Amino acid sequence: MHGLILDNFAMHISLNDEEKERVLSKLQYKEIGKNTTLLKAGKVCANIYFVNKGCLRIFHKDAENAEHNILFCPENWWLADIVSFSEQTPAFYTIAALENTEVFYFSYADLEQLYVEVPKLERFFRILIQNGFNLYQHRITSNLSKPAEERYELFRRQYPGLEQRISQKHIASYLGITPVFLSLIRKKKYQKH
Amino acid sequence: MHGLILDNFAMHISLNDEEKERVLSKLQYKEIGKNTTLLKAGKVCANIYFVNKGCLRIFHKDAENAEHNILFCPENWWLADIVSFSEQTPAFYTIAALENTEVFYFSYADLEQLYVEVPKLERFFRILIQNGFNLYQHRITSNLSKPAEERYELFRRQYPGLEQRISQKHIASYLGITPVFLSLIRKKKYQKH
DNA sequence: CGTCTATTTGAATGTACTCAAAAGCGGTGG
DNA sequence: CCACCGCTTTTGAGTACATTCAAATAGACG
Repeated sequence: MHGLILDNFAMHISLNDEEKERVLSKLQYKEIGKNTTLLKAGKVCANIYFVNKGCLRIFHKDAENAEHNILFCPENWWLADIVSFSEQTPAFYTIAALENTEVFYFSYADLEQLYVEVPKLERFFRILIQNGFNLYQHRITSNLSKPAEERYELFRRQYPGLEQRISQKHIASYLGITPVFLSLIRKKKYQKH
Repeated sequence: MHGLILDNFAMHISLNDEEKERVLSKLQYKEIGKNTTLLKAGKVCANIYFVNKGCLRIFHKDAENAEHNILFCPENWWLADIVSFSEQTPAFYTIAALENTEVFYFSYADLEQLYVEVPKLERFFRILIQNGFNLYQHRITSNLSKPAEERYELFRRQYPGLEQRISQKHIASYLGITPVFLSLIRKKKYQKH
């Protein structure tokens, strides 16, 4: 049941049985149907989620009502509108499901209490944010320096197998190009082989 | 002498006199001449810096030797190659001075010791990274959704006064456009008024 | 099977780039 | 103090990358 998430904690910190117990006691579970919204921009992000199965996306809806995917979160990803969650203020981003998805999550209050009971978690989540910071920094770097075609390749390498699971329009939005143009890139690519 | 940096700490945590004493005892000072490199990609980022005066930039040099500025750091900014610093591994980014610059800094070992002596600092730097994460997230969002002209406006609002201090080629690099194109944008802008 | 949405294709357009030349500006040395 | 050098910015012409709009095709789902 909790295999994936315990392995995930183990990547950065080691918890003894008692600590595992405490952590799991606060853990909640939820299923989100495909295309359902988990967090809507403007609401406070009440929980921090771990994806056990399926795939979520974080996106921004701009003034023209266009959606821009800033992150895909398949199995093993943690996600929240970080600022909204940690400051309990209205969210800027929306979170929705691309597939039927299972998540585990902590509420804000429970996580605060866990930080006291299991201080190692502070370290865990600090590393998590640091990794996210790093991911975004590299993403900005490649957005600045690389054409769409290479960014598409990068996406394929960073999310192995995900391309088969989600629609091209979402990938295009993530890359910052139109679905039409992504279609052209792919056509060009496959004609070469 | 230490006014700016103490105020900066005070934005997120409150330190008593003894804690201030401990923190300041580890603080080092350095001046970096204009166009001098402070950290070179490939070297380990030994310190985390606070800009007291002047302006630094973090950039990436790509395969074609082109430079891409990912962040400007004028007065009051903290900076490091975060991953390189916190894991003591070779840096991906380079840090250099755009003006004659004064920095305060902590070495890795000193900061680790300070975390033990003044645990509040863990919180301070966690918030700092979180703010950085947030900044980058919004930057990606606007890169995806906004044309160069609007990104330029955003830059001007986010770094008030900085435009007058650094060259257009660096701003262009930050925005992900060529200096030539930035020149056109500005021309168009000022013709309207 | 029919409806709705996603993808492909094509044509016309716009955004941003390269290359090249000229003008501006800043620092250095005579 | 000014003349010169190197670097940055501007300007213009031609080009490439990416978009919009529209229509046709393909896929997904009840």
